Amino acid sequence: MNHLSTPVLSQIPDIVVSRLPIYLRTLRLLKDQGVEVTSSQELGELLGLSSAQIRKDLSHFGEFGKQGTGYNVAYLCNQLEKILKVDCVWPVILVGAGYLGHALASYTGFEHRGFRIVAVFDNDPAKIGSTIGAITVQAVEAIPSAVKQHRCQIAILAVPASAAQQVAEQLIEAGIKSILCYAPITLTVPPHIRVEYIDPVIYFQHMTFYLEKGCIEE
Amino acid sequence: MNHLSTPVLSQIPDIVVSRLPIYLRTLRLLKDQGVEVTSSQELGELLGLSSAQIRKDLSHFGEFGKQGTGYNVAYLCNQLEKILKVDCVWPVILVGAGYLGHALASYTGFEHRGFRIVAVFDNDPAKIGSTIGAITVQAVEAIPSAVKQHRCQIAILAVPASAAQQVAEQLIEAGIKSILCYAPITLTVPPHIRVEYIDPVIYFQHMTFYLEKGCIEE
DNA sequence: GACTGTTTGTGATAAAATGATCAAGAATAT
DNA sequence: ATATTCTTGATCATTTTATCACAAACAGTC
Repeated sequence: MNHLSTPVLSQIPDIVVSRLPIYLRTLRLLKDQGVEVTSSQELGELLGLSSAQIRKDLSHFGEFGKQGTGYNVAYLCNQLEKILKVDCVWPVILVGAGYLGHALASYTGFEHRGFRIVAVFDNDPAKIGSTIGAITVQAVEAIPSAVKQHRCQIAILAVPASAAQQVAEQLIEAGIKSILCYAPITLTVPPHIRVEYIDPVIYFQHMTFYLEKGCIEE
Repeated sequence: MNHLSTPVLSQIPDIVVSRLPIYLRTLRLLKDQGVEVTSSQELGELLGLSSAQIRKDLSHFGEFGKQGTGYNVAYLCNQLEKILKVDCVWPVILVGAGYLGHALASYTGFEHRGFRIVAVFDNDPAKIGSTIGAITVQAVEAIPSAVKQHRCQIAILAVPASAAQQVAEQLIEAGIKSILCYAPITLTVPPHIRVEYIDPVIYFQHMTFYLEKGCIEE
């Protein structure tokens, strides 16, 4: 029995990884403002986190700071981009050309943060062939070839909840590895597929727990 | 020194509260499918969580199940809706009438889960006066009166990052208590204001950490 | 009614995350 | 030069969170 047969993919706690994009986003903002050096304390104040947490998170990946001075903003940005593998542009496909799909396909903020929507799909004949910006909406049957052509690993799922599970299975079958799901359901997927969810109602319901009840009716 | 001077708002861990909306969403789905009874194990399998975690989470709020049988789906839905205070409809205002704002204002899935967008605002004169469904876009100056009129505590922020902080301050000034922020920045707000963030790029960058690097270009 | 199958709710335990502390390095002031 | 002030990265302590394991409760069956 070879205890190294499965390479240890990452001992980094997922919760640490989940904070890195937040750090990067704020560092890019500082960089754009012309800030050259920052500290864990300044970052912590901007993000509502403790300085110790930020230092500890970063220490999983190396030593990026200098005692007495802090962190060079541009350098730390670069390092985080490498760690997160966003020092390049990832192709993303989008399924669902409704209002939400349009909003996502038209959003110009993806590219400079490492992502580009390269194809859009829908199953509505009325939408197939129409264009969103420079992209032509294709039939969902064209997903597998597009995934292969662009070597795409990431998909956005912006279809109604009733169709989401089925489309997710098509995506996985086509070779997609990670799905960002806007449908308000929990997908059932194989363990090697990563799914992240965006459902605004989940956030609303989290908020209302802490609010004084104040409703319109019923 | 009166140890009860500040009423203990909630000893419930926030991480427990954050899972309740997920439970509710899945229970509603089961209910719609005609399922009358479920178990912590079934729920756990649907959600990718352990049955013990679900039982323990629920136990913070009462005893909702029956040994040997499990949980009555309709009853547990009802209880969770009460706990989360979504056994009614909350008014929500939306700032930002771009593509995203349109998608949100047109989305029909809010109402039956406890939320209704009652007003939309933008600062673009070209958009003010236009309508989205039954709602007329108003100038941001009208926010305070709308918040008062609807007794609104929740706002969606769907404006560009460059405007988000300033608009957030206007919302708080107007009496908004919780903000769902779609702008890719971290807002600076007083401690009694709750902000939740939705930035798809954060999820993408979380995904790419675990993917094999595969990019279009530098 | 006794027996078998489940499934809950919970105290005990283990694991994980966070926070506090501090030596050492670096910049600045004296 | 020397002292002072910062700030990092590591270690240790504390708190929080998740898991385990099981008695008690219930439904169904013989």
